[in-house]
Amino acid sequence: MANSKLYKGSLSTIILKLLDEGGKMYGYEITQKAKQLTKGDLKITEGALYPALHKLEAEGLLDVEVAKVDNRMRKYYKLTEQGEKETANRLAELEEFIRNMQQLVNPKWSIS
Amino acid sequence: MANSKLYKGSLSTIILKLLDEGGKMYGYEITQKAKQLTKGDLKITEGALYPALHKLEAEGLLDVEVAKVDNRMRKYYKLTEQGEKETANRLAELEEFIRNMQQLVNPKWSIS
DNA sequence: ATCTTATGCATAAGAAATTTATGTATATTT
DNA sequence: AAATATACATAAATTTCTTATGCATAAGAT
Repeated sequence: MANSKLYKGSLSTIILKLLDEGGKMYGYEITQKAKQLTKGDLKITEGALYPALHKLEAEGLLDVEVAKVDNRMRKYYKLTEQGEKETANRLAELEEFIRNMQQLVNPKWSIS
Repeated sequence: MANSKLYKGSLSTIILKLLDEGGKMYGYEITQKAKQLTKGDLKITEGALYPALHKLEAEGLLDVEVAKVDNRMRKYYKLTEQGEKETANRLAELEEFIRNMQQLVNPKWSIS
């Protein structure tokens, strides 16, 4: 993924959120959208992406639909009903996580 | 650590920042401070904490000083000069990470 | 024409970080 | 007296990701 290790553990949440927003996306598209949104900071590698997508599908959170565009294969993923519920949970956790990390960076304590 | 996997990869940065703020802390104290700052959300486990501290020490980012309080051992850690520099770098990365994740949660794109 | 880059999927070996389990020891609370 | 809190530590197993490799077509550069 990115040069920094901070993104570890957040990949599946990122994928879910992108699909929640984008409706229906294929793997390569997800990597490009992530790169774009983070101004090149987040480079999702294929070795991380595809196993993650397969796992989410196996967990019943994603549905897949194969298509052929310009003679090249694409696998479009979209959230299942269960996937939408899980995404809501994950986003709540993510927002809490962000609040916590911000509290850490910008603390109201000192020594105490 | 926490129930959510999001904190994965950010432990060493968290430790560095806590020491940057707290000046001198021992392991158990770090876990309590982290728990307090996140309202119980972030439970740093011992199996994660102590190896992380040893690694940071081995990397020259932390100095250790052993003390005995109430007949119990404490190992106080503090940032080395190099540790302070590294902390500044890590915090810059962390803030960029937070910005990126926020951009993800609260996107200005839709479909596009 | 040929080479490189981009698009698009996939998997496997290895590394890294963490969880879970276990161990030792003292102090405090119930 | 037993349970919880304090305080350290390590090892096995798991999870997650990186790096390496593989196949295939399209587009751009030399």
